[in-house]
Amino acid sequence: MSKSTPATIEDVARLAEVSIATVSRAIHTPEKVAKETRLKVTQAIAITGYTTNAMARSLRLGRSNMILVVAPDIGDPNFSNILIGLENEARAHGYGVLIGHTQNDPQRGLEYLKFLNSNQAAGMILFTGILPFGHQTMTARLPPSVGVFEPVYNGGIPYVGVDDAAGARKAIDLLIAEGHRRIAFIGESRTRLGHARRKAGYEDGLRAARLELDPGLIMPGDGTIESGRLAVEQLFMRDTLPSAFMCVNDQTAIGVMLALTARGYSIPGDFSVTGFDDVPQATFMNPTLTTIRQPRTAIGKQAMALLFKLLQDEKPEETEILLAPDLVVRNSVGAPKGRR
Amino acid sequence: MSKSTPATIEDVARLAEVSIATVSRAIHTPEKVAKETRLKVTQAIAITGYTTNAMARSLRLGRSNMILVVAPDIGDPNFSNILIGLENEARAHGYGVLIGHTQNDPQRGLEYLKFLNSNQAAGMILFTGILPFGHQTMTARLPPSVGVFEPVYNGGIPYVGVDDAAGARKAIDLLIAEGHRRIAFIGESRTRLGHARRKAGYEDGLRAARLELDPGLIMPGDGTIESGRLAVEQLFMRDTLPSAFMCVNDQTAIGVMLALTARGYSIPGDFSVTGFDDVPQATFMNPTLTTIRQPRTAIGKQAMALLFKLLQDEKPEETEILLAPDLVVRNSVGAPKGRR
DNA sequence: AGGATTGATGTAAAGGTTTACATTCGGAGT
DNA sequence: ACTCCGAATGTAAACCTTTACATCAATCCT
Repeated sequence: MSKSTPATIEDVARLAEVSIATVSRAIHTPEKVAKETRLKVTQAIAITGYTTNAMARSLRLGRSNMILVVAPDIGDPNFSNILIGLENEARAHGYGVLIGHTQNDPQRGLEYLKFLNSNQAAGMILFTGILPFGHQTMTARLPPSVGVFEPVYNGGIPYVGVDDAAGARKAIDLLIAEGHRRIAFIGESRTRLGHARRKAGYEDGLRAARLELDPGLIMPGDGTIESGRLAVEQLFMRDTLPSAFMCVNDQTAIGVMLALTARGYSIPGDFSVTGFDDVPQATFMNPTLTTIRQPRTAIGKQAMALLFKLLQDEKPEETEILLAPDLVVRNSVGAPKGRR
Repeated sequence: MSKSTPATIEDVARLAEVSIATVSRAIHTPEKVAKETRLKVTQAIAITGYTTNAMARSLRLGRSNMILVVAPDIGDPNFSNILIGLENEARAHGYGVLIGHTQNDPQRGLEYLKFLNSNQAAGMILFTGILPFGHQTMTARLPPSVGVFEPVYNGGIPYVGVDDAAGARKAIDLLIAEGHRRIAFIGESRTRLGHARRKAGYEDGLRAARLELDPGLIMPGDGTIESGRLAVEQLFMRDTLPSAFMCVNDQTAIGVMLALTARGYSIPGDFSVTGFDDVPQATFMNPTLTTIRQPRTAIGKQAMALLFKLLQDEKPEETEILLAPDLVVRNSVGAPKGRR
């Protein structure tokens, strides 16, 4: 049991007095090898401490048993729970998960493209709305891939995520039910498809209630705390204010709440606020944030399950799996001021 | 430029009308190949879109150009910034970084051990205070490794992190300077070495000021928000209260602040609170949290630099690199109540 | 009893690289 | 003119697996 060099299949074969082919078979197709031989091999493996060299295995097989999860920002509060769902499902299939962090840097994306090209990963989960490989994206040979959390723009990659429009609809319906008539939408985005869908849900809700759709109440934003803050400042520079802020995500909502509190307003006394995602922080705000919960681990689980379907060459019936979002009522929503 | 199969070195060789050895040399030791040959090869590479198969390369070389970063919880707010430091430095050396997420599950740790054993990573960064390989930890053949953020218990692994004792000392000194005499320490831990050092800094500070060290003011905790909350509840059940809460980390401090606010107390009017780490959330609390800043990207950078020293067989002079922490004064600390 | 079938095992190739060693060739030194 | 040297390139082995094919012995069928 020398520690200097890992035991190879040959060491095991020698010790068990069989050929390397038999060892390999004993591991992968045990029913094809005689019971006593199998036993000898098992013992030899235990003694040598052999573990198969995944590198050689993958080289031979032309595919590995790792799945690459590519994320632009692993600090995203949504990421870790989705990842857990991904990992658990991958594990159930005997696969491992590795995380690639791109920081939105195409150079970095390219490194992972290389990683994929040399078969170091059998498949890919994309945590980003855009293929992160810069201009090489067009010509890239990609392994089976599934987008998650954010629909992927380029290249018909199937997607698993929450039903953004339905979730947004739940938020807007709540605000309308509370009596709000002027409701701002904070965080409009042209580039993020998921956020666009949330805005569509907002508009649908207004239309369904026959409320005016005031473009002056729609503020752009990139989903950061800072963008939420900024939107509030800009709205206050205008003459007409909303009574409620429906935010494209929780981060934005946090920014909005901070800005409102900083100006001395009370929530939900003066203004109501809703978020989207239900990040852990939503519980720790003051007041706690009413928001839409993403079924994060479920998303991860289903995305990985879909990826394995793709790996087995099954063309998936649907290209998009949308999971139902839940409304989480906390303390940031109340009746509008005049209506008290 | 068929997309079906990645180009191999042989494709390049054929196109450039040289042998595969020459291609390999043109890539790795260009000075050993004639200028015109080099040109032909470069062009052939461009035409075929060849990228070297890292799998085969690593198999041959017995080492890869990937570094594995093992973390029990990638949701830790400290993680992402340290990771950025790690990644940038790795990149400067031509290495890539992969993240392994163990969820504190030894089974999962074992998967990464396999990964390491088959040379899929040249080195390892540990984001955890303990080797995550369960009982196999003892016999594990490990590649060069460096601990980060939390000193590693088992097996003399070098460590790069903040100077916990010095940081804690800055916090306690601030509280004492403000006039506090009864200062609780929230989050005592026997198992987490870094946290133990923070407590040591707390004790040193008290001693230096010739203040009584009341064991009743030291509360255990595991560094979670919940543990901070709990500690406050327990302290309130006793008769004597502190005027300030020095918390082992920001998460704990957040829990403490939530519990105090829930009971209707004002911070820092009724009680002062300090944290440790300076996580992003510290800015968004109400009041904003006075804390000790970890130089996170610097830690990552230095840890990776140290790892590369190890990879080059240089025995590192020191086994522990401690970086200086900074006190970040915000609004959660004031004079004690009686002293107003 | 003889041929066919089955089950267990072994042999060897293949996967894409790197590199020690061998080969070739031109030119310098005598 | 011959030897020797160095530069440039080629040949082939090695890294560790998996697996198609070959081999062999034992069992079955008629």
